[in-house]
Amino acid sequence: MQLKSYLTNAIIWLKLPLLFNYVDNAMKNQHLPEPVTAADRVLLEIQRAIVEGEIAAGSKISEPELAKRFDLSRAPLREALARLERCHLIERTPNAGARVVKLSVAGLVSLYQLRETLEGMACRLAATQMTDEEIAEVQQLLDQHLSTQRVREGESYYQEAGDVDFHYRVIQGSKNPYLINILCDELYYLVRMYRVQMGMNGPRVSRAFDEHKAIINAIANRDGELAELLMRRHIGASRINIEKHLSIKGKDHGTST
Amino acid sequence: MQLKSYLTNAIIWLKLPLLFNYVDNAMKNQHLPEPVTAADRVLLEIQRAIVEGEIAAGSKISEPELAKRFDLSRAPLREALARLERCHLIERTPNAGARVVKLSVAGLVSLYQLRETLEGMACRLAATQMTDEEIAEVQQLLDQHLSTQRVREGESYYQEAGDVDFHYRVIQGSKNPYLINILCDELYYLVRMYRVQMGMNGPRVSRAFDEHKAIINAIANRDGELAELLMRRHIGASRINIEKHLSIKGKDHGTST
DNA sequence: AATCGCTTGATTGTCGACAATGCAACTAAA
DNA sequence: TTTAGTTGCATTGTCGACAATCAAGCGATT
Repeated sequence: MQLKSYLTNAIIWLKLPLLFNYVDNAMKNQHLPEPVTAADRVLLEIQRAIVEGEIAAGSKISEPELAKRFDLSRAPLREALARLERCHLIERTPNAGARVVKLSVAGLVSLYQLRETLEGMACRLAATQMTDEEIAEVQQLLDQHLSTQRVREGESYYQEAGDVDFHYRVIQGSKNPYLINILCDELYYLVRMYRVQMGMNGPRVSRAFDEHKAIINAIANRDGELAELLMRRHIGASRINIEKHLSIKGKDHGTST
Repeated sequence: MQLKSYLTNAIIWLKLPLLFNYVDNAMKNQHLPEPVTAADRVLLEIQRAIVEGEIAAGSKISEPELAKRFDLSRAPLREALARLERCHLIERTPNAGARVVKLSVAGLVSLYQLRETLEGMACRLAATQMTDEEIAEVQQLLDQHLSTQRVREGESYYQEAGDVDFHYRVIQGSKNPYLINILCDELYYLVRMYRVQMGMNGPRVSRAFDEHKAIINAIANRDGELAELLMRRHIGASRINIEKHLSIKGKDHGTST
């Protein structure tokens, strides 16, 4: 059991350079001034471990075990667990402990329903709230992502980073702090968990770029309604894509329901 | 200072019977199986204190002081603070402590923008997801609320309780766990804080009942689009109502910005 | 043989004390 | 008088140990 864990570790570490690149990117751009306290650091570690599947979905979380593993007390660890619960990566029941969330078709549908609505709203607001500079920056970023993606075909992490970055910018552009908090802090880690564990990299890459460009163009034209519609469609397509993979993999090793 | 606190306490205690009624009602109907651990209990206490204004908006939270006041250690208190941050009642900065959130026009607008979108979505989903029994129950509840409200004119807590109850039922009717979590656990305490501290009880009471009835009727007719539209309008009207009070009170004792 | 109750083990919840960090007042120099 | 530096204090972050609660295994009883 411990041995198996080490094996999983080894596999994960091979992926780490790419991961770090992604995390660095995220940290640089996004509002993560965090790694100042020990709880913050271990939070990032465990978040990554859960999203990557290093800590299996549905498995029980043992506080003493994790404390030993990261070599710190249970106090900051519990702080980290509280935040993990906040972004729906674990579920706690009083006096019974915490479990990593299970992936399911129903959960995916619920999550993406919400994303459609919320990111649609973000687009609508962004169309009136973003400055011309911010919009130009996003357009420039899209081209940049496209070129790096062409250089490194098949590197799904780059696509992932680019996609997250685009959505992040638009959400920030809404200038609504509560909306930003929900999407960037509470929902996105779970979204990434579905995408990473379902191995998303497929043929949607180039299509996604086109859709991104159409959305930012609508925002640039200050057409909020169109931007909202396009974003909802974009996320809907993404959901169907993942749903296909999930229903297949679900039959393989019972991660569904 | 301590004396003033006692005075405030005395005033608050006078309101408590009504409060308990409200809380009981909420606990009975809503998913609050909580008060099992000490942290849960103190969480409810502090939540109430903040929403009621017993702990002033914008004031600093001292962990040792609160620990002494509620006669428990800092460990469960920090757990409670973590959850308070989750529902946006306090804001924490690392190594600097927590402050109670400030009420502002900008914050109100952002919050109600989000409510419009999310509760609109809830209505749309509820129109297809609620069972006939659930719908009938809500309709029955509305009449019940109306009669108790007529008996006790001016008792704002009853109106508050009835309003919260109605919205709660519709949100639950969406059957989307993430949506339910955001609205009922993360946003509603802040919404109540705005309403309570702005002293909302005015002439909107009877109009609100009519609007509620129209919404549930649309849901009963399985007309999701109409239900969504009516709910958005309903919340928008409520926002304007509070906004008026807030801008007035804001000028009086500077709670704005 | 099956079920109920008890006991044991482990896990979570809570506590008090220590360490580290940040804030503020005070001093001294320009 | 103002500003920079320093010192002291208060608050937060972290730690290890204890208490309460839950789960499971064993034994006794019907």
